[in-house]
Amino acid sequence: MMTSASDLASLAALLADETRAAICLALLDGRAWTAGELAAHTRVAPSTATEHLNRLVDGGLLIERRQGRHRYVQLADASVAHLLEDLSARFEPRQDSARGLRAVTANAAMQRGRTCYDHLAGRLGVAVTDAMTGAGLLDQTGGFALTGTGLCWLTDTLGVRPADLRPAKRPLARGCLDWTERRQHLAGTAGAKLCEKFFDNGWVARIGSGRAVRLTTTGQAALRDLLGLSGID
Amino acid sequence: MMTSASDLASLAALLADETRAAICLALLDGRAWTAGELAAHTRVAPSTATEHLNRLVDGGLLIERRQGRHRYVQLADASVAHLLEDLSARFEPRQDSARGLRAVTANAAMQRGRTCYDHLAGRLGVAVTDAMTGAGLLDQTGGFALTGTGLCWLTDTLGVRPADLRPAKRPLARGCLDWTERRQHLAGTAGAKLCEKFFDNGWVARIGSGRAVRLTTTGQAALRDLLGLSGID
DNA sequence: GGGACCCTTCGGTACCGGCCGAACCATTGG
DNA sequence: CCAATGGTTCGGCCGGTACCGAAGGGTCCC
Repeated sequence: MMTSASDLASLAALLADETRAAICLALLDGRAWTAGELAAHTRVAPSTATEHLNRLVDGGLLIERRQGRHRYVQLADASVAHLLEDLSARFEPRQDSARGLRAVTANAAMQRGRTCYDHLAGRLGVAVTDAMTGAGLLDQTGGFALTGTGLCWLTDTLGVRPADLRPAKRPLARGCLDWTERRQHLAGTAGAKLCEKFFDNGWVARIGSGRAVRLTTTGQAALRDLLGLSGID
Repeated sequence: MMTSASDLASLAALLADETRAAICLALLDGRAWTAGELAAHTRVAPSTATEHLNRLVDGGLLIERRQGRHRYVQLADASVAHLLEDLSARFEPRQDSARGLRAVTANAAMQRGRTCYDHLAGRLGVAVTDAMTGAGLLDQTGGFALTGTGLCWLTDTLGVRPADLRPAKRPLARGCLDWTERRQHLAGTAGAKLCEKFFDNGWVARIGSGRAVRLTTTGQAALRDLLGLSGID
Protein backbone atom coordinates (compact mmCIF):
# COMPACT_ATOMS: atom_id res chain seq x y z
CA MET A 1 0.00 0.00 0.00
CA MET A 2 2.61 2.55 0.94
CA THR A 3 5.11 3.33 -1.71
CA SER A 4 8.37 2.40 -0.18
CA ALA A 5 10.86 5.17 0.14
CA SER A 6 13.57 3.09 -1.47
CA ASP A 7 11.59 2.88 -4.70
CA LEU A 8 11.15 6.60 -4.82
CA ALA A 9 14.79 7.19 -3.95
CA SER A 10 16.11 4.88 -6.61
CA LEU A 11 13.87 6.43 -9.23
CA ALA A 12 15.02 9.90 -8.25
CA ALA A 13 18.61 8.74 -8.21
CA LEU A 14 18.35 8.05 -11.91
CA LEU A 15 17.84 11.74 -12.54
CA ALA A 16 20.07 12.94 -9.72
CA ASP A 17 23.17 12.95 -11.87
CA GLU A 18 23.82 15.85 -14.16
CA THR A 19 24.91 13.70 -17.07
CA ARG A 20 21.89 11.43 -16.86
CA ALA A 21 19.63 14.45 -16.48
CA ALA A 22 21.13 15.97 -19.61
CA ILE A 23 20.55 12.73 -21.48
CA CYS A 24 16.90 12.65 -20.49
CA LEU A 25 16.38 16.28 -21.37
CA ALA A 26 17.95 15.72 -24.76
CA LEU A 27 15.62 12.79 -25.36
CA LEU A 28 12.65 15.02 -24.57
CA ASP A 29 12.55 15.83 -28.26
CA GLY A 30 10.89 12.45 -28.67
CA ARG A 31 13.46 11.06 -31.05
CA ALA A 32 15.88 8.17 -30.56
CA TRP A 33 19.53 9.04 -30.09
CA THR A 34 22.55 6.80 -30.38
CA ALA A 35 24.82 6.19 -27.43
CA GLY A 36 27.64 8.01 -29.18
CA GLU A 37 25.55 11.07 -29.87
CA LEU A 38 24.58 11.28 -26.25
CA ALA A 39 28.17 10.82 -25.11
CA ALA A 40 29.25 13.68 -27.33
CA HIS A 41 26.32 15.81 -26.26
CA THR A 42 27.07 15.36 -22.57
CA ARG A 43 30.84 15.46 -23.07
CA VAL A 44 31.69 12.24 -21.32
CA ALA A 45 33.65 9.21 -22.46
CA PRO A 46 31.67 6.59 -24.39
CA SER A 47 32.22 4.14 -21.58
CA THR A 48 30.64 6.52 -19.13
CA ALA A 49 27.66 7.05 -21.38
CA THR A 50 27.20 3.30 -21.63
CA GLU A 51 26.98 3.00 -17.87
CA HIS A 52 24.44 5.79 -17.64
CA LEU A 53 22.30 4.33 -20.39
CA ASN A 54 22.36 0.96 -18.69
CA ARG A 55 21.04 2.46 -15.51
CA LEU A 56 18.36 4.50 -17.26
CA VAL A 57 17.16 1.53 -19.27
CA ASP A 58 17.19 -0.76 -16.25
CA GLY A 59 15.25 1.85 -14.34
CA GLY A 60 12.55 1.90 -17.00
CA LEU A 61 12.97 5.49 -18.03
CA LEU A 62 14.47 4.65 -21.41
CA ILE A 63 13.97 1.93 -23.93
CA GLU A 64 16.62 0.82 -26.38
CA ARG A 65 16.75 -0.66 -29.82
CA ARG A 66 19.94 -2.31 -31.02
CA GLN A 67 20.46 -1.84 -34.69
CA GLY A 68 23.69 -3.05 -36.18
CA ARG A 69 26.48 -1.53 -34.22
CA HIS A 70 24.30 1.27 -32.97
CA ARG A 71 22.38 1.49 -29.73
CA TYR A 72 19.38 3.74 -30.06
CA VAL A 73 17.64 4.92 -26.92
CA GLN A 74 14.54 6.98 -26.35
CA LEU A 75 12.16 7.84 -23.55
CA ALA A 76 10.17 4.80 -22.54
CA ASP A 77 6.77 6.42 -22.96
CA ALA A 78 4.78 9.60 -22.65
CA SER A 79 4.55 9.28 -18.90
CA VAL A 80 8.31 9.66 -18.62
CA ALA A 81 8.19 12.75 -20.78
CA HIS A 82 5.40 14.08 -18.60
CA LEU A 83 7.47 13.44 -15.49
CA LEU A 84 10.43 15.32 -16.88
CA GLU A 85 8.21 18.21 -17.89
CA ASP A 86 6.73 18.38 -14.44
CA LEU A 87 10.09 18.37 -12.77
CA SER A 88 11.43 21.00 -15.14
CA ALA A 89 8.41 23.17 -14.53
CA ARG A 90 9.69 23.89 -11.05
CA PHE A 91 12.54 26.06 -12.32
CA GLU A 92 12.67 29.66 -13.30
CA PRO A 93 12.76 30.10 -17.02
CA ARG A 94 16.41 30.32 -17.97
CA GLN A 95 17.86 33.56 -19.05
CA ASP A 96 18.33 33.36 -22.76
CA SER A 97 22.05 32.83 -22.72
CA ALA A 98 22.47 32.29 -26.42
CA ARG A 99 25.69 33.68 -27.82
CA GLY A 100 26.31 34.23 -31.48
CA LEU A 101 24.02 34.44 -34.49
CA ARG A 102 23.53 30.72 -34.97
CA ALA A 103 22.49 30.14 -31.39
CA VAL A 104 20.19 33.15 -31.35
CA THR A 105 18.29 32.21 -34.48
CA ALA A 106 18.03 28.61 -33.32
CA ASN A 107 16.62 29.85 -30.06
CA ALA A 108 14.13 32.11 -31.78
CA ALA A 109 12.96 29.22 -33.92
CA MET A 110 12.43 27.06 -30.85
CA GLN A 111 10.37 29.76 -29.22
CA ARG A 112 8.24 30.09 -32.32
CA GLY A 113 7.38 26.44 -32.51
CA ARG A 114 8.76 23.07 -31.46
CA THR A 115 7.73 19.61 -30.47
CA CYS A 116 7.50 18.76 -26.81
CA TYR A 117 8.00 14.99 -26.87
CA ASP A 118 5.05 14.18 -29.13
CA HIS A 119 2.95 17.32 -29.26
CA LEU A 120 3.27 20.94 -30.33
CA ALA A 121 4.77 23.61 -28.08
CA GLY A 122 6.14 27.13 -28.25
CA ARG A 123 4.11 30.07 -29.51
CA LEU A 124 2.59 27.80 -32.15
CA GLY A 125 1.42 25.21 -29.63
CA VAL A 126 -0.02 27.79 -27.30
CA ALA A 127 -1.74 29.65 -30.13
CA VAL A 128 -3.41 26.48 -31.38
CA THR A 129 -4.49 25.61 -27.85
CA ASP A 130 -5.93 29.08 -27.28
CA ALA A 131 -7.73 29.06 -30.60
CA MET A 132 -9.25 25.68 -29.81
CA THR A 133 -10.39 26.97 -26.45
CA GLY A 134 -11.90 30.05 -28.10
CA ALA A 135 -13.71 27.86 -30.58
CA GLY A 136 -15.27 25.77 -27.83
CA LEU A 137 -13.26 22.67 -28.65
CA LEU A 138 -11.33 22.76 -25.41
CA ASP A 139 -12.43 23.67 -21.91
CA GLN A 140 -9.87 25.28 -19.64
CA THR A 141 -12.18 26.87 -17.11
CA GLY A 142 -12.63 23.83 -14.91
CA GLY A 143 -9.47 21.92 -15.67
CA PHE A 144 -8.23 20.84 -19.05
CA ALA A 145 -10.55 18.75 -21.17
CA LEU A 146 -11.81 18.29 -24.69
CA THR A 147 -15.45 19.22 -25.18
CA GLY A 148 -17.78 16.99 -27.13
CA THR A 149 -17.43 19.35 -30.06
CA GLY A 150 -13.70 19.11 -29.71
CA LEU A 151 -13.76 15.35 -29.94
CA CYS A 152 -15.87 15.50 -33.11
CA TRP A 153 -13.60 18.13 -34.54
CA LEU A 154 -10.56 15.91 -34.13
CA THR A 155 -12.18 12.94 -35.77
CA ASP A 156 -14.34 14.55 -38.44
CA THR A 157 -12.31 17.58 -39.41
CA LEU A 158 -8.78 16.41 -38.78
CA GLY A 159 -9.46 12.77 -39.53
CA VAL A 160 -8.07 11.27 -36.36
CA ARG A 161 -9.29 7.70 -36.01
CA PRO A 162 -11.87 7.53 -33.20
CA ALA A 163 -10.22 4.35 -31.94
CA ASP A 164 -7.09 6.37 -31.26
CA LEU A 165 -9.00 8.67 -28.96
CA ARG A 166 -10.48 6.07 -26.73
CA PRO A 167 -9.76 6.80 -23.09
CA ALA A 168 -6.81 4.71 -22.03
CA LYS A 169 -4.14 4.82 -19.41
CA ARG A 170 -2.88 8.06 -20.83
CA PRO A 171 -5.29 10.97 -20.45
CA LEU A 172 -6.94 12.23 -23.59
CA ALA A 173 -6.24 15.88 -22.97
CA ARG A 174 -3.72 17.35 -20.59
CA GLY A 175 -2.22 20.75 -20.12
CA CYS A 176 1.52 20.90 -20.42
CA LEU A 177 3.31 23.95 -19.13
CA ASP A 178 5.21 25.71 -21.88
CA TRP A 179 8.61 26.89 -20.68
CA THR A 180 8.98 29.73 -23.11
CA GLU A 181 5.39 30.95 -22.98
CA ARG A 182 4.63 30.19 -19.35
CA ARG A 183 1.22 29.05 -20.52
CA GLN A 184 -0.37 25.69 -20.99
CA HIS A 185 -0.57 23.95 -24.32
CA LEU A 186 -2.45 20.82 -25.32
CA ALA A 187 -0.79 17.51 -24.47
CA GLY A 188 -2.05 13.99 -23.90
CA THR A 189 -3.28 11.63 -26.59
CA ALA A 190 -5.26 14.38 -28.29
CA GLY A 191 -2.20 16.63 -28.43
CA ALA A 192 -0.11 13.84 -29.87
CA LYS A 193 -2.62 12.93 -32.54
CA LEU A 194 -3.16 16.55 -33.45
CA CYS A 195 0.57 17.02 -33.86
CA GLU A 196 0.77 13.88 -35.97
CA LYS A 197 -1.93 15.14 -38.30
CA PHE A 198 -0.22 18.50 -38.61
CA PHE A 199 2.91 16.75 -39.83
CA ASP A 200 0.99 14.34 -42.09
CA ASN A 201 -0.84 17.21 -43.72
CA GLY A 202 2.32 19.16 -44.27
CA TRP A 203 1.12 22.00 -42.07
CA VAL A 204 4.28 21.97 -40.01
CA ALA A 205 7.77 20.75 -40.84
CA ARG A 206 10.91 20.22 -38.85
CA ILE A 207 13.65 22.77 -39.15
CA GLY A 208 16.88 20.87 -39.59
CA SER A 209 17.39 17.98 -37.26
CA GLY A 210 16.37 19.59 -33.99
CA ARG A 211 13.00 19.82 -32.36
CA ALA A 212 12.13 23.22 -33.80
CA VAL A 213 9.27 23.28 -36.31
CA ARG A 214 7.92 25.89 -38.66
CA LEU A 215 4.41 26.49 -39.94
CA THR A 216 4.23 25.98 -43.70
CA THR A 217 2.17 28.23 -45.93
CA THR A 218 -0.35 25.42 -46.31
CA GLY A 219 -0.43 25.24 -42.56
CA GLN A 220 -1.05 28.94 -42.22
CA ALA A 221 -4.01 28.69 -44.56
CA ALA A 222 -5.38 25.64 -42.80
CA LEU A 223 -5.18 27.21 -39.36
CA ARG A 224 -6.88 30.33 -40.65
CA ASP A 225 -9.70 28.30 -42.16
CA LEU A 226 -10.18 25.87 -39.29
CA LEU A 227 -9.51 28.00 -36.24
CA GLY A 228 -9.52 31.56 -37.45
CA LEU A 229 -5.87 31.77 -36.53
CA SER A 230 -3.75 34.31 -38.33
CA GLY A 231 -0.61 36.26 -37.78
CA ILE A 232 1.35 33.19 -36.75
CA ASP A 233 4.78 33.14 -38.29
CA MET B 1 15.18 28.59 -22.49
CA MET B 2 16.55 25.12 -21.94
CA THR B 3 16.26 23.83 -18.45
CA SER B 4 19.77 23.11 -17.44
CA ALA B 5 20.53 19.57 -16.51
CA SER B 6 22.16 20.63 -13.28
CA ASP B 7 18.90 22.10 -12.02
CA LEU B 8 17.05 18.92 -12.75
CA ALA B 9 19.80 16.82 -11.20
CA SER B 10 19.92 18.79 -8.00
CA LEU B 11 16.17 18.66 -7.63
CA ALA B 12 16.19 14.92 -8.17
CA ALA B 13 19.08 14.55 -5.76
CA LEU B 14 16.85 15.82 -3.00
CA LEU B 15 14.66 12.76 -3.41
CA ALA B 16 17.45 10.39 -4.31
CA ASP B 17 18.17 9.47 -0.73
CA GLU B 18 16.01 6.90 0.98
CA THR B 19 15.75 8.84 4.21
CA ARG B 20 14.76 12.06 2.49
CA ALA B 21 12.31 10.18 0.31
CA ALA B 22 10.74 8.65 3.40
CA ILE B 23 10.43 12.10 4.94
CA CYS B 24 8.66 13.47 1.90
CA LEU B 25 6.32 10.52 1.68
CA ALA B 26 5.44 10.88 5.34
CA LEU B 27 4.65 14.54 4.77
CA LEU B 28 2.29 13.59 1.96
CA ASP B 29 -0.43 13.42 4.56
CA GLY B 30 -0.48 17.20 4.36
CA ARG B 31 0.28 17.79 8.02
CA ALA B 32 3.33 19.37 9.59
CA TRP B 33 5.72 17.06 11.41
CA THR B 34 8.43 17.92 13.88
CA ALA B 35 12.03 17.14 13.16
CA GLY B 36 12.10 14.64 15.98
CA GLU B 37 9.07 12.77 14.71
CA LEU B 38 10.65 12.46 11.32
CA ALA B 39 13.94 11.30 12.80
CA ALA B 40 12.14 8.58 14.72
CA HIS B 41 10.03 7.67 11.72
CA THR B 42 13.04 7.25 9.47
CA ARG B 43 15.21 5.74 12.23
CA VAL B 44 18.14 8.09 11.93
CA ALA B 45 19.87 10.23 14.52
CA PRO B 46 18.35 13.66 15.13
CA SER B 47 21.47 15.27 13.76
CA THR B 48 21.07 13.37 10.52
CA ALA B 49 17.44 14.39 10.23
CA THR B 50 18.42 18.01 10.72
CA GLU B 51 20.78 17.84 7.78
CA HIS B 52 18.16 16.29 5.55
CA LEU B 53 15.56 18.84 6.51
CA ASN B 54 17.98 21.64 5.80
CA ARG B 55 18.53 20.33 2.31
CA LEU B 56 14.86 19.81 1.62
CA VAL B 57 13.94 23.27 2.86
CA ASP B 58 16.77 24.90 0.93
CA GLY B 59 15.66 23.03 -2.16
CA GLY B 60 12.16 24.44 -1.84
CA LEU B 61 10.37 21.15 -1.35
CA LEU B 62 9.57 21.82 2.28
CA ILE B 63 8.71 24.85 4.33
CA GLU B 64 9.36 25.13 8.03
CA ARG B 65 7.85 26.90 10.96
CA ARG B 66 9.84 27.30 14.15
CA GLN B 67 7.66 27.17 17.17
CA GLY B 68 9.26 27.15 20.56
CA ARG B 69 11.75 24.38 20.64
CA HIS B 70 10.06 22.55 17.80
CA ARG B 71 10.77 22.69 14.13
CA TYR B 72 7.70 21.90 12.11
CA VAL B 73 8.09 21.07 8.44
CA GLN B 74 5.57 20.38 5.73
CA LEU B 75 5.43 20.15 1.97
CA ALA B 76 5.94 23.55 0.41
CA ASP B 77 2.76 23.49 -1.64
CA ALA B 78 0.39 21.36 -3.64
CA SER B 79 2.73 21.19 -6.59
CA VAL B 80 5.26 19.32 -4.49
CA ALA B 81 2.61 16.88 -3.39
CA HIS B 82 1.60 16.46 -7.00
CA LEU B 83 5.18 15.78 -7.98
CA LEU B 84 5.55 13.10 -5.34
CA GLU B 85 2.30 11.49 -6.40
CA ASP B 86 3.42 11.42 -9.99
CA LEU B 87 6.72 9.85 -9.13
CA SER B 88 5.08 7.29 -6.88
CA ALA B 89 2.59 6.42 -9.56
CA ARG B 90 5.36 4.75 -11.52
CA PHE B 91 5.61 1.84 -9.10
CA GLU B 92 3.67 -1.31 -8.83
CA PRO B 93 1.19 -1.19 -6.02
CA ARG B 94 2.96 -2.66 -3.03
CA GLN B 95 2.00 -6.01 -1.76
CA ASP B 96 0.09 -5.44 1.39
CA SER B 97 2.83 -6.45 3.76
CA ALA B 98 1.02 -5.58 6.94
CA ARG B 99 1.79 -7.90 9.79
CA GLY B 100 -0.34 -8.15 12.90
CA LEU B 101 -3.83 -7.01 13.70
CA ARG B 102 -3.04 -3.38 14.34
CA ALA B 103 -1.27 -2.95 11.05
CA VAL B 104 -3.96 -4.76 9.11
CA THR B 105 -6.84 -2.72 10.46
CA ALA B 106 -4.88 0.49 9.98
CA ASN B 107 -4.27 -0.54 6.41
CA ALA B 108 -7.90 -1.36 5.82
CA ALA B 109 -8.90 2.03 7.17
CA MET B 110 -6.49 3.75 4.82
CA GLN B 111 -7.90 1.90 1.87
CA ARG B 112 -11.42 2.89 2.86
CA GLY B 113 -10.68 6.57 3.01
CA ARG B 114 -7.79 8.91 3.60
CA THR B 115 -6.49 12.31 2.73
CA CYS B 116 -4.02 12.64 -0.10
CA TYR B 117 -2.22 15.86 0.82
CA ASP B 118 -5.28 18.11 0.83
CA HIS B 119 -8.03 16.12 -0.86
CA LEU B 120 -9.88 12.85 -0.38
CA ALA B 121 -8.54 9.52 -1.57
CA GLY B 122 -9.11 5.82 -1.12
CA ARG B 123 -12.41 4.15 -1.88
CA LEU B 124 -14.19 7.19 -0.47
CA GLY B 125 -12.36 9.64 -2.71
CA VAL B 126 -12.90 7.53 -5.80
CA ALA B 127 -16.56 6.95 -4.99
CA VAL B 128 -17.22 10.66 -4.60
CA THR B 129 -15.38 11.36 -7.83
CA ASP B 130 -17.36 8.72 -9.70
CA ALA B 131 -20.65 9.95 -8.29
CA MET B 132 -19.84 13.49 -9.32
CA THR B 133 -19.03 12.28 -12.80
CA GLY B 134 -22.28 10.34 -12.96
CA ALA B 135 -24.20 13.40 -11.86
CA GLY B 136 -22.70 15.50 -14.61
CA LEU B 137 -20.63 17.63 -12.26
CA LEU B 138 -17.34 16.33 -13.55
CA ASP B 139 -16.22 15.43 -17.05
CA GLN B 140 -13.73 12.64 -17.41
CA THR B 141 -14.30 11.72 -21.03
CA GLY B 142 -12.02 14.31 -22.54
CA GLY B 143 -9.62 14.91 -19.69
CA PHE B 144 -10.50 15.90 -16.17
CA ALA B 145 -12.56 19.03 -15.71
CA LEU B 146 -15.44 20.45 -13.74
CA THR B 147 -18.55 21.13 -15.76
CA GLY B 148 -20.46 24.37 -15.41
CA THR B 149 -23.00 22.51 -13.30
CA GLY B 150 -20.18 21.19 -11.19
CA LEU B 151 -18.90 24.65 -10.48
CA CYS B 152 -22.34 25.83 -9.40
CA TRP B 153 -22.76 22.74 -7.25
CA LEU B 154 -19.58 23.49 -5.36
CA THR B 155 -20.52 27.07 -4.67
CA ASP B 156 -24.29 26.86 -4.21
CA THR B 157 -24.72 23.44 -2.65
CA LEU B 158 -21.49 22.99 -0.76
CA GLY B 159 -20.97 26.67 -0.04
CA VAL B 160 -17.46 27.03 -1.40
CA ARG B 161 -16.65 30.68 -1.87
CA PRO B 162 -16.55 31.46 -5.61
CA ALA B 163 -13.41 33.48 -5.06
CA ASP B 164 -11.65 30.31 -3.94
CA LEU B 165 -12.42 28.66 -7.24
CA ARG B 166 -10.96 31.28 -9.47
CA PRO B 167 -8.52 29.79 -11.94
CA ALA B 168 -5.05 30.37 -10.57
CA LYS B 169 -1.66 28.81 -10.93
CA ARG B 170 -2.98 25.59 -9.55
CA PRO B 171 -5.51 23.85 -11.79
CA LEU B 172 -9.09 23.83 -10.60
CA ALA B 173 -9.66 20.15 -11.21
CA ARG B 174 -7.07 17.48 -11.67
CA GLY B 175 -7.09 13.74 -11.61
CA CYS B 176 -4.82 12.16 -9.04
CA LEU B 177 -4.03 8.49 -9.38
CA ASP B 178 -5.15 6.55 -6.35
CA TRP B 179 -2.59 3.94 -5.31
CA THR B 180 -4.99 1.60 -3.66
CA GLU B 181 -7.79 1.90 -6.18
CA ARG B 182 -5.72 2.37 -9.33
CA ARG B 183 -8.30 4.92 -10.40
CA GLN B 184 -8.35 8.66 -10.51
CA HIS B 185 -9.88 10.80 -7.83
CA LEU B 186 -10.55 14.52 -7.78
CA ALA B 187 -7.59 16.74 -6.89
CA GLY B 188 -6.69 20.36 -7.59
CA THR B 189 -8.27 23.37 -5.94
CA ALA B 190 -11.73 21.90 -6.29
CA GLY B 191 -10.67 18.68 -4.62
CA ALA B 192 -9.06 20.58 -1.77
CA LYS B 193 -12.07 22.80 -1.15
CA LEU B 194 -14.43 19.87 -1.35
CA CYS B 195 -12.37 18.01 1.23
CA GLU B 196 -12.32 21.08 3.44
CA LYS B 197 -16.10 21.36 3.33
CA PHE B 198 -16.48 17.69 4.14
CA PHE B 199 -14.45 18.21 7.29
CA ASP B 200 -16.20 21.46 8.18
CA ASN B 201 -19.59 19.83 7.84
CA GLY B 202 -18.57 16.88 9.95
CA TRP B 203 -19.14 14.48 7.09
CA VAL B 204 -15.72 12.93 7.50
CA ALA B 205 -13.41 12.77 10.49
CA ARG B 206 -9.84 11.72 11.03
CA ILE B 207 -9.21 8.35 12.58
CA GLY B 208 -6.59 8.85 15.25
CA SER B 209 -3.65 10.91 14.23
CA GLY B 210 -2.92 9.39 10.84
CA ARG B 211 -4.23 10.30 7.43
CA ALA B 212 -7.05 7.78 7.47
CA VAL B 213 -10.56 9.22 7.59
CA ARG B 214 -13.98 7.75 8.15
CA LEU B 215 -17.37 8.79 6.83
CA THR B 216 -19.65 9.87 9.69
CA THR B 217 -23.32 8.97 9.75
CA THR B 218 -24.13 12.59 8.90
CA GLY B 219 -21.74 12.23 6.00
CA GLN B 220 -23.43 9.07 4.79
CA ALA B 221 -26.78 10.83 4.76
CA ALA B 222 -25.37 13.89 3.03
CA LEU B 223 -23.72 11.88 0.28
CA ARG B 224 -26.90 9.92 -0.29
CA ASP B 225 -28.93 13.09 -0.58
CA LEU B 226 -26.50 15.06 -2.69
CA LEU B 227 -24.96 12.44 -4.93
CA GLY B 228 -27.14 9.39 -4.53
CA LEU B 229 -24.21 7.61 -3.00
CA SER B 230 -24.92 4.73 -0.68
CA GLY B 231 -23.21 1.64 0.57
CA ILE B 232 -20.07 3.49 1.49
CA ASP B 233 -18.71 2.40 4.83
C1' DG C 1 17.58 28.40 38.80
C1' DG C 2 17.72 23.53 37.61
C1' DG C 3 16.68 20.02 34.61
C1' DA C 4 14.46 17.88 30.80
C1' DC C 5 13.67 18.22 26.10
C1' DC C 6 14.30 19.48 21.11
C1' DC C 7 17.28 20.62 17.87
C1' DT C 8 21.80 22.01 15.76
C1' DT C 9 26.82 22.17 14.87
C1' DC C 10 30.96 19.92 14.24
C1' DG C 11 34.41 16.51 13.62
C1' DG C 12 35.37 11.96 11.64
C1' DT C 13 34.45 7.69 9.14
C1' DA C 14 32.90 4.76 5.56
C1' DC C 15 30.88 3.99 1.39
C1' DC C 16 28.88 4.77 -2.95
C1' DG C 17 29.09 6.24 -7.55
C1' DG C 18 30.86 8.98 -11.52
C1' DC C 19 34.69 9.28 -14.34
C1' DC C 20 38.43 7.84 -17.35
C1' DG C 21 41.66 4.94 -20.23
C1' DA C 22 42.91 0.69 -22.07
C1' DA C 23 41.63 -3.48 -23.80
C1' DC C 24 38.05 -5.95 -26.03
C1' DC C 25 33.95 -7.33 -28.95
C1' DA C 26 30.83 -6.64 -32.87
C1' DT C 27 29.50 -4.68 -37.10
C1' DT C 28 30.41 -2.45 -41.39
C1' DG C 29 32.87 -1.47 -45.51
C1' DG C 30 36.60 -1.80 -48.44
C1' DC D 1 40.70 -10.42 -44.45
C1' DC D 2 41.91 -5.88 -42.61
C1' DA D 3 40.84 -1.49 -41.00
C1' DA D 4 37.62 1.68 -39.15
C1' DT D 5 33.85 2.58 -36.30
C1' DG D 6 30.52 2.17 -32.40
C1' DG D 7 29.87 0.23 -28.17
C1' DT D 8 31.07 -2.46 -23.84
C1' DT D 9 33.85 -4.28 -19.86
C1' DC D 10 37.06 -3.71 -16.33
C1' DG D 11 40.22 -1.75 -12.94
C1' DG D 12 41.37 2.12 -10.44
C1' DC D 13 40.98 6.79 -8.82
C1' DC D 14 38.58 10.39 -6.55
C1' DG D 15 35.00 13.39 -4.60
C1' DG D 16 30.74 13.82 -2.48
C1' DT D 17 27.70 12.59 1.10
C1' DA D 18 24.98 9.89 4.56
C1' DC D 19 25.75 8.65 8.96
C1' DC D 20 26.88 8.92 13.89
C1' DG D 21 28.31 10.66 18.60
C1' DA D 22 29.57 14.29 21.42
C1' DA D 23 29.13 18.80 22.66
C1' DG D 24 26.49 23.03 22.68
C1' DG D 25 22.50 26.34 22.43
C1' DG D 26 17.35 27.40 23.00
C1' DT D 27 13.09 26.68 25.06
C1' DC D 28 9.82 25.05 28.30
C1' DC D 29 8.32 23.43 32.85
C1' DC D 30 8.71 22.78 37.63
